[in-house]
Amino acid sequence: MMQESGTETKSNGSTIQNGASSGNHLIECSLREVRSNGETTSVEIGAADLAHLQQQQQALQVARQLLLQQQQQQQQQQQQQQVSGLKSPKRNDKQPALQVPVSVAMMTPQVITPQQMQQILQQQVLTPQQLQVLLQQQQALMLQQQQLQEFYKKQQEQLQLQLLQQQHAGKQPKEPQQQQVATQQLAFQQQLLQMQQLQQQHLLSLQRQGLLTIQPGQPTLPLQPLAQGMIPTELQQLWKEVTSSHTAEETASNNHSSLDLSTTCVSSSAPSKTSLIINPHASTNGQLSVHTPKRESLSHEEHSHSHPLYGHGVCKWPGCEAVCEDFQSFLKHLNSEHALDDRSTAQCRVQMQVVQQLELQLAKDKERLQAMMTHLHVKSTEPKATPQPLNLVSSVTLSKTASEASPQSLPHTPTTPTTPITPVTQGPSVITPTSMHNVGPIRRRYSDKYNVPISSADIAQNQEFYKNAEVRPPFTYASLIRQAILESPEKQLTLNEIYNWFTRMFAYFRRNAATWKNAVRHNLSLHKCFVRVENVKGAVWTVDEAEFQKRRPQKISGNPSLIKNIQTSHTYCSPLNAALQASMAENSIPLYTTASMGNPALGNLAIAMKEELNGAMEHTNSNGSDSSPGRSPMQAMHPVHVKEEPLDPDENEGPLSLVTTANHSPDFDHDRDYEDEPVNEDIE
DNA sequence: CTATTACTAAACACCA
DNA sequence: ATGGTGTTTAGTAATA
Repeated sequence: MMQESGTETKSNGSTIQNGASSGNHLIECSLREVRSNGETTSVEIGAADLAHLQQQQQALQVARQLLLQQQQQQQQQQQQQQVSGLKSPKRNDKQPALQVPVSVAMMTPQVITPQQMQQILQQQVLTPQQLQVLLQQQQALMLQQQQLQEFYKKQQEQLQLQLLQQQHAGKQPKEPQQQQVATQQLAFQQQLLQMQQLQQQHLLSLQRQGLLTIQPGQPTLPLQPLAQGMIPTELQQLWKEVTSSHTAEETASNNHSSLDLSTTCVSSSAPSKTSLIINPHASTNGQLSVHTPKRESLSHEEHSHSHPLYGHGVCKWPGCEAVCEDFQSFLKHLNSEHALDDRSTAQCRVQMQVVQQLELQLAKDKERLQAMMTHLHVKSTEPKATPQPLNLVSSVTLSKTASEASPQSLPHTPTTPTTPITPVTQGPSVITPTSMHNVGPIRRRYSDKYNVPISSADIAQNQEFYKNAEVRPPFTYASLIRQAILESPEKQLTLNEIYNWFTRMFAYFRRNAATWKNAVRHNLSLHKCFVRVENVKGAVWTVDEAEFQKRRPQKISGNPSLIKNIQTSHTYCSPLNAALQASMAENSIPLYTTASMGNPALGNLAIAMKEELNGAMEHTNSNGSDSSPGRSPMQAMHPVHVKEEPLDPDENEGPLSLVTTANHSPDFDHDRDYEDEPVNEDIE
């Protein structure tokens, strides 16, 4: 385990550096992944100890093999067609991904949506790398599917051509050929269906393995903070940036195979597909609607006038509004102006964020409604209110179903020192409202991931989530206590204030008070880093940062994956790369997502998170900066940021902002929506 | 296998 | 006497 992750770090190290220099290592990875047909997969997954991940990989391998077979068959069909003298789409094997035209707009690849990815992450089952791999696999699948669909579409056209020819040329004995094509198409349709099923199975298996806990009617709640800070003007600004930075970024990444597959969004080369990938169905239901490729492909032309990117004679590509006389010219325009390039993908990504934000907004409002209804006891009288428990706030409604699942849902019993009600935070250590029904009372007290940075990222992102959901925060008590103290204006708190912070920040600590309060006291006494200071009004607790840093390295040495990501993100500096990184994070690494969205509320916990990362950094970087007392390693890294981040101050929403601002930007804390806590000063 | 760390539980002391 | 606070010990689990 340790050794594995160690090698992983090293092997990734080179990748990081590549990425740092070229800014495209993800692309390269993706391509490599696609080309080598999975051979690199095992390398990519460092923590292959997760059994289900391996299963997942196997499933994907199988799926890809099947897809390859299908591709071969497809090529045979092409060859047959060529023999028959028809003009056929030209594709070659070597670069399947690069040849995908952009015009197929009506398809719904069954990719894991970013939301689902987020959920997976929040369950802390997968490391970002593993997710990356999954993503890449998904992309490979999707690309292949795309090609198949494309080919299928062309076949359709050819068939029509043939028919036309026959009609014009009279009844010529071409029927055998036509039949052949027809049967080919039939077979092809079946293949497509198979593929759809495969991907669905893939998703199902994900769900089965607990990697995905999305269930119908369950919006992906934990995403809430994701785009909270996103206001329309910001979005517009983003657009501007994305558009303007186009030329700059072109030079950066065009040379490299111009195929950026680092995100699910991007991988859908056709711009209009973005909306499909993040289609509300997929994200809110978790049950990806299976659109039969047949219908979509067949009806492509017919449905052309309802093209989501075309309306009123205007291209509705965000920020475009080019006038297109008819649909044909629109298609031309689409293919020429919005082809697969960095700009389009970036725009795609922004659009994705927009949609996400809207979805989140919707989810929030729903949640609000739910809370209101719950508050008004609508729940008891109107069972319809409960079927959509959007948040754990409504976990009351779970008590019935979850009674067998988790003692956590028991009423507040602080005085009864019964078995520590450790919630189901373990296996999938973040519980989504739904998963709570499923997961049994895993009594393992500490998950192996208990202190893993990934959780830290998670917590930062899902601060709101932890506030409402009774999910055990993946921090040590010491970290949390320190966090609470550092957040206070005077950097000192009484024990009671610490208690209050805990309960305010984490729903989890609103119950089992006896247990965790004891633990808090225990930690305060035990750790030298907590210093008791006699005060006028009693004793307060402070943090001896030096002592705290001393004991950090031990904590999270386990997970270098995030470190890699952090470092990677540090090295990106161009706006586009920042955007790419952000959106990549969006799909696979929640940490930066939140930051990139500039959610002002994550400041405080971000600090804790940062500290966790610090520990990791310090530990892994054996060169490790003699972390001077009171200074976190992250601070030592600051110059790097400053140097490499030539972005304007507003660029705080960039992927780096979390790290950058966590400790040093008072502004960051000002906007927090914490009710009773006075706005605290910056640290140190 | 050992050492370390974190967590839980609990006993105990002190004090207002 | 009681509850809050603080200290300490013991046992368990995970990890390096």
